[in-house]
Amino acid sequence: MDFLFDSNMTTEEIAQNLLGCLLIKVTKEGTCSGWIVETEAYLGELDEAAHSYAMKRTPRIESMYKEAGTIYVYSMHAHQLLNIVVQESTIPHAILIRAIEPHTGIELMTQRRKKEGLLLTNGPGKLTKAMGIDKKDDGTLINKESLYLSQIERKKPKKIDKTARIGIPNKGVWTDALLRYTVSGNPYISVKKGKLDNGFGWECVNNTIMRIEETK
DNA sequence: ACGTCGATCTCCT
DNA sequence: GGAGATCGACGTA
Repeated sequence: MDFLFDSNMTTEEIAQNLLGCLLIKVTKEGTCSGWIVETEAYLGELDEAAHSYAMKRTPRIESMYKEAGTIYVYSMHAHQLLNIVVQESTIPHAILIRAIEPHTGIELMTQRRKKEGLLLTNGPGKLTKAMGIDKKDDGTLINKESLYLSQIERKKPKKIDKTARIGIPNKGVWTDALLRYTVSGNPYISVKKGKLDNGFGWECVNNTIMRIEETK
């Protein structure tokens, strides 16, 4: 967790550092986990695409004005989206977790999603449904309740791609800003371009049998 | 009280 | 690749 509280790191650096961290959710149905493969940075006060743009403050976005490590979950189009607040409470920056590569609890995720393979977690609304993350997690602290981030079992991306964020039209320079970070070649990335990597884009693939299931 | 609008997903062609 | 689903939060009245 210290990486989130390192005040020397920018939000962009933290967003890249989260790639390869293991995200874990514990529920009474069981535990699910997966490696983060896609993140987006939202830079509060200056960023027109952020909910907290111009320090706007409403009950929905209160969590963005809490300490680093606070979970911010909000709903849109009947989906839940997971963010992690990463700076002190006066700086409303958050990182959207957009995709994970499943690790454990795959059977439970399959039940919840009623889908298989890449479709389990290759999108921000999909991964929250698969892992059982919802509004009850909003405002809670990471590693304190039922949602955890582990660096112990982490993987390291061979290469990180930087692209424009998804679904941000008409926001001037913020539409094109390279604030989306993906593990290059990982098949669970939500909007893919470029070719897939046989090792899922990780540096060391130890004993893990990789199989890319084509779906579309 | 009501109209608008998404940091999306699914199904269909 | 595109339309429709869908729903809560927010702004305006």
